[in-house]
Parts: sequence; C-alpha cells; structure tokens
Amino acid sequence: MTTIKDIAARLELSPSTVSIVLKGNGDRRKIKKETQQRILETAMELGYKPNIQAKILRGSLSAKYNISLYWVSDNRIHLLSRFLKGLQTAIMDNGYQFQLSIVPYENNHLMDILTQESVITTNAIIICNPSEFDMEYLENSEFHIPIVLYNRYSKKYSTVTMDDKTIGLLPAKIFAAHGKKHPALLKSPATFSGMNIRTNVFEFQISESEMERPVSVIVEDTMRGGYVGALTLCDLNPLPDCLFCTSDSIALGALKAFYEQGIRIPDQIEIISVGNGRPEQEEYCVPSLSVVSLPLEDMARECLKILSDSLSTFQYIPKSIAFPTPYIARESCPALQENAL
Amino acid sequence: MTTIKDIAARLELSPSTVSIVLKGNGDRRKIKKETQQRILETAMELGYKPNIQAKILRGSLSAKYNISLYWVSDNRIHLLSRFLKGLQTAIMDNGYQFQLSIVPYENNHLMDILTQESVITTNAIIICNPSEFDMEYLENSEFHIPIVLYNRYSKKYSTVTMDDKTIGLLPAKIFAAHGKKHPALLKSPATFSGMNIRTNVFEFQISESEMERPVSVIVEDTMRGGYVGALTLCDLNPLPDCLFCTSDSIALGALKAFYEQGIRIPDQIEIISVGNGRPEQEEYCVPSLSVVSLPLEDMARECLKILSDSLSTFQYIPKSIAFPTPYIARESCPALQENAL
DNA sequence: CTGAAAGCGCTTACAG
DNA sequence: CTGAAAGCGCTTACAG
Repeated sequence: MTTIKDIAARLELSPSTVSIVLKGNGDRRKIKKETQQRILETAMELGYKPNIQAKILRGSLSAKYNISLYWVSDNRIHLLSRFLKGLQTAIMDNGYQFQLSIVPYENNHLMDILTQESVITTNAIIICNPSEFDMEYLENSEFHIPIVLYNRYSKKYSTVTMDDKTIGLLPAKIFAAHGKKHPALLKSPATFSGMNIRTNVFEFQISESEMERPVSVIVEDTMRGGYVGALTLCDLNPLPDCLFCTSDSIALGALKAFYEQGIRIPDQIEIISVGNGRPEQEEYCVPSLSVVSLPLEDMARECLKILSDSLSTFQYIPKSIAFPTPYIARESCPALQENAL
Repeated sequence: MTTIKDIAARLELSPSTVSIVLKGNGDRRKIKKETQQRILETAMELGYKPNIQAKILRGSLSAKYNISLYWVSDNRIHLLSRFLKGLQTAIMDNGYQFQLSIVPYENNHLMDILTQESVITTNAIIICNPSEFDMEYLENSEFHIPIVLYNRYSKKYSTVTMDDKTIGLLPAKIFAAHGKKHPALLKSPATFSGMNIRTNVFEFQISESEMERPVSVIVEDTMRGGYVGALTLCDLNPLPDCLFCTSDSIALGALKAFYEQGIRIPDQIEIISVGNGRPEQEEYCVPSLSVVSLPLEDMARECLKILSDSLSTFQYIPKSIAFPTPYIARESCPALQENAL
C-alpha cells in the first residue's frame, strides 16, 4: 500500500509537502507548480489511496459505531428497502450514533468477504440471507465482535427471526375454516431452513384437515415464477380452490396469470401470501392480497438494538428474538367469522 | 470522548491492560477477574466507544475508498433498491475496492448531516434526492472531496441526470400519434426542478398538438395517491382518453381505481408512466404498464465511476452526464406504427 | 517554497 | 498478572 511517505521518499520531499498537495492546498500554500505536478504524477503512478482512517483519527472526530450490513446482491435486493427503512429510522432516532455500511455478497461466498481482516474494520455486523453453506462457515468461525443474524437460527450468534411455524400454519387453518378442499402451494426453492419450516408446517396442517394433499409447484422467487406456476395450476382438474404463495412476488405473478385465464379470486381460488413485500403493493394490486405479514422494519430495528446493547455493555452473549407474523385479511382471502385463530 | 487512556488513568492501570480486557482477551491473558470487572464497569460508566479508525489504522489494512451515499429516508426509500443494485454490482465488479455507507437524511436538513466534519470521514459522496433548499446549501458550500449529484443539475458538482425533457415529450407525442383528444396528468408535488421540466414539457407539447389542455391533478407520490387521483378523473365528462403518471406508484394506484370503476385500459384510456419502479412490477401488473424507463442502475454505476475516476486521478473537475430514457411499450399503451419517434 | 515534530487512539511483542 | 514503548498514516502549527 502506497503512503504519503513513499511518495515523499521517491521525490525526496517531506511528507508534509506531499500531504498539502494531495489535499488540493498546494496553491494556497504556495508549493511550486512543478513540485505539485510531480507529486500528483507519482501519486497516480503508485496508485496512492489516502488512508481515510488515519485522516479521521488525526482529526479526532466523535466516534460512531460502525455497523456493517451484509446483504446478498441477487433479486432479493428489493427486499432490502423495508429492512433499511427500519434501520434508517432507528439510526435517526438514535441521533446518528451509527454509521451503516452495506456490504454486498454472493451466496456461498460469504467466507471470501467476511474475513477476520474485514471484521477489524467494523464495530458490529448484521448478516442477512446467508445460505446453508454460509451458515456453516459462520458456525465454524470466531469473530470477536457482536454479530446478529437476521432470519436465521443459530446458538452461536444473536438471531432475529420470525415465527416460521405460524407462517405455514395460519394459511392452512384459514383455508380449512373456509371449507376449502383442493389446496395448492407455490414455493420457491428453500434458501434457508426457515422456508422449509413454513411449507412443511403448511403441508402437515393440511394433512391434519379434511383437505386433499396440496399440489405443490416449485417456482423461482419472482413475479415471472408466480405467473408460470399459476398457469400450471390452471391446467389442473379440478382447479385448486386455495393457494399459498411463499412470497409477494410469486403471488403478484400468479394474480396476473389467473386474471388472464379468467379465474375469479377469491370465488374460484383464495390466495394467501407470505407478506415480504411492500404493504402498499399488497393493498393496491387487484384483488388486494391477504398475507401473513412479515415485520421486516421492526426486525431491523431489533437487530440494531441487540448490537447497540452489546456494544454499550461489552457483553456479547447471544440473544434470540422471534417476531410474531400477524395475518392481514384482504380481498384475495377475506376474513370470515370462523378464522378467529 | 472517552479513550482507553482515560479508563486506564481513572483505574491507575496501563492502557495495555484496558485494551486487552475490552477486547475480551482478559481471561486468556490472565488479567485478574476483579481488574477485568472494574475495567468493564468504568468503560460502561464513561460510555466508552472503541475508536474503530485507530483500530484499523493500527492493523494497517488494505485501504478501501469510502463512499457515502446520502438518501432521503421517506417513502422514496423503496427506490433505493434499484440504485443500490447498480452500485452493488459495480462494487463487486471492481473487486470490492469501495466501502459503501448509507447515510439517511430528511429533506431540508442535509446541512445538519453533511457537514465539514462529516466530510472528513469519507473519500467521496453521492447525494440523492436533495430538495431545492438542500441544493442551495450545497451550492454555497465548499467540500474538498469528489461529490456527484444524482438526478440534480449543478455547475459546481458532477451530476448524473436523465433526459427530463424526453420524459415529458415522449408521452405527449405518443398520445398525439394515437389520435387522443382528452389528456390527463397525475403528478406528485415537484421535489426538484427536473420534475417540473417533465410535466411542463408534457403540457407544452400537448398544447402544440390538436389535443385539449390536459386535466392535471396533483397527488401524493404513492399508490394511494394514484388511486385517489384516478377516482377524481373518473368523475370527469368526458373521461380522459390518455393519462401520463409521474411515477410507477401513482400509475399502479390508478390502475386499481380504473379497474374498480370498470374502465378498460387501454381502450378507454391509455396510460404511460415514468418508469421509476421495478421493471418486473411494470410487466406483471394488469394491464402491464407502458413507461418511459429510467435507467437507475446504469446511473448508479456512472455515479461510482465518476467518483472512482476523480479519486484515482486527484482531479475533481465537475463532469455531467445525462442518460437517455427509452420508451417501453406494454399493454397500457401499445405501440402503433406511428410512434417511431 | 519546504521540512521536522508532535499526536490522534489503539494493539502487540516484549519485558518483568 | 501488568506495564512501557513503538508504530499504523495522516495533518497542522510552527520554523526557517
């Protein structure tokens, strides 16, 4: 790594002069034009990067907690908005005590990005969307700073999860209460164990009822995926009379397919989705979407709170919190009296 | 600000001992339990925060460019996804040379957050969604680091904008080419001058055509806003036969209102929106939405590129780039032969 | 026009 | 069980 000293040595100047020029104060401090030129050229040639840490340290600025948020950079990026919203409001409420860095990564490659070295650069970490493989890496690593996992289970780290069982249970119970017979499930490939819990509990609860075994179609976690999956369901005889989707994206895609096929919702088929998207979108699609609502903003705030508490007490004892996931009845599966669950 | 030295002085210990305990290595280094306890208590009492900069500096880690992204923390937060996506991919493509911090702020309060002091903590800045008042603050300030404004005009700073004129022009031309007579406009209150350009150009171009003056309704920039605005339009006689919406949110809300009122799209009314949302959502709503598409991801990448170039050459000369905004015809306003514009 | 020196807060290898 | 010392890279007040 090139430093100011290196440049100074190369040009037989003092670090002071180099510093002044590189900060753009050469003219004001009357450094010879030619000297300035040589310094800039050498800086570029050596690929000099100012060390921002040294700068900050030198200025002794009021310390902030540096929080790193690891988020996967695939199509789940649009789920980041709500999570960030929660963090943002928490940060502002706390008088900007925290500086938030977003670190993108690819699943199964967390180990390349979250290293012992990188951990030194932050006070605490929130890890979102790790794959099973990433989780294995985490379970076998020792980082000596507070870490909280969002939406994952672990004994080693603090966790903020939601009630995955209820997410699967509620739709099954509601469909049963509505006297449905032919359930269907549009699910995306499980990227973490919680998703299996949701769909397994759903299927188990269905089997406990008087309904048929659900038709289960695996689709990609996009609107296109939901659209394609719903078209598949339309070919079935009989048509399913109720449908559980594991994400808003899937449900929204399905809505379009059913509309195009002339299938009426909820008359012919009721739909409940896992409400992981924007609530506004769930309300303003046609028909509006009944969901088991995921409290992403609150969970984000809780992640920050756990880290904040750890940091201020110097106690890194893992703490786990599971959030309830309330059912919100809308047009795609209206509330009846019976579903006081 | 409490430092390790302060704690050491208070307890008549050396900074070394305090450092060891606070890092959680007390047991391994066999520091007396009682000493550890006293250190932790004093640290909490004094509200000690480890100075992460000193830590990093001491470890002499490979330097990264620290980029701060200022983004308003209101309902525009959901627009951050696409922008971030662009930045994320750029960061990953560049081998993680950059560390990205997200700084939330409230409009008209940029001056409280983006201060001379805060500027020291970063290598370069991307500023998004400043209000006119925030812009005034920026124009009257001197920050000696590279800054790029996203979607704002300035002579002082680098800018990455889109072609606001075309955004207003295209819909007017297309509606004219389709022989429409009764145009309408659902617009949110302008939060920056570019928005006025879009709607003014639209209205001007309409006045140049054979159409009536457009009915213009100001609504909030949400689906609810679009829904309410569209209901207002439904009461008009004659019903507008074409509609320009200044955001996807507004258009999506309007779609629901028209659906509920039994108004057929595009037969009775064609709709074109400013495509600032997720393209997938524009495709899978009913009917799919024709938009003037905003290349947010590309613009984000360009912001980073400008900063990156400035940083590596030590040249902070403002640079301005405007991106084209292509029209994407979908069901809400299908392409005809005529609109080869 | 340029340089020598001090110090920001922390950690670690070494000494005792 | 604890401490003294050096040094990470930078900037600035001061000296010449």
